[in-house]
Amino acid sequence: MVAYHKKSVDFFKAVYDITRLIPQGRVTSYGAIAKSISLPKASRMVGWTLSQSISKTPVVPAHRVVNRIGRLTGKNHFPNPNTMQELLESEGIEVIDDKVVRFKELFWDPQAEL
DNA sequence: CGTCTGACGCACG
DNA sequence: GCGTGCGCCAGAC
Repeated sequence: MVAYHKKSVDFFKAVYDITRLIPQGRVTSYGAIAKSISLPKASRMVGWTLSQSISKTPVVPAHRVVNRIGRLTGKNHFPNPNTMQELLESEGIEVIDDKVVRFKELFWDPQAEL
C-alpha cells in the first residue's frame, strides 16, 4: 500500500502493476484497485487508466477488472464488444448477461494479497 | 483557465 | 432495492 497520488505516472504504474497481479480465473473491481493505491474514491480513474492500458506490454489483463457488482462495463473498450467476455470464459469464468457469475466467490481482493 | 466527460462507488431518500 | 446526486482526478476542448 503506497501513496501514488504524487504523479499520474505513478498512478498508471500502480494500476497496471496491481492488475497484472490478478490471478487467472479471478476478477476484481475498480474500487478495490483504487483502495489498494490509497485513493478509495478514484475508482473512476482506474477504469480510465485501464482504457489506456490496451495494447501495452506486458499485457495488462484488464478483462479481469469489472465493476462492484461484477458487470462488464468496460467491454465496449475492447477490440470487439465480445472480447472481454470471451477472455473471461477462456479462463473458466462464466459470464451471463454481461455479468460475472459467482462474482463474489471469484473476487480477488488486492489488499488481501499485498 | 473553465467545463465537460468518464471501464465507478457511495450516501441518501 | 432503485433512482438521483455528488466526489473523485486526469485529459480533451
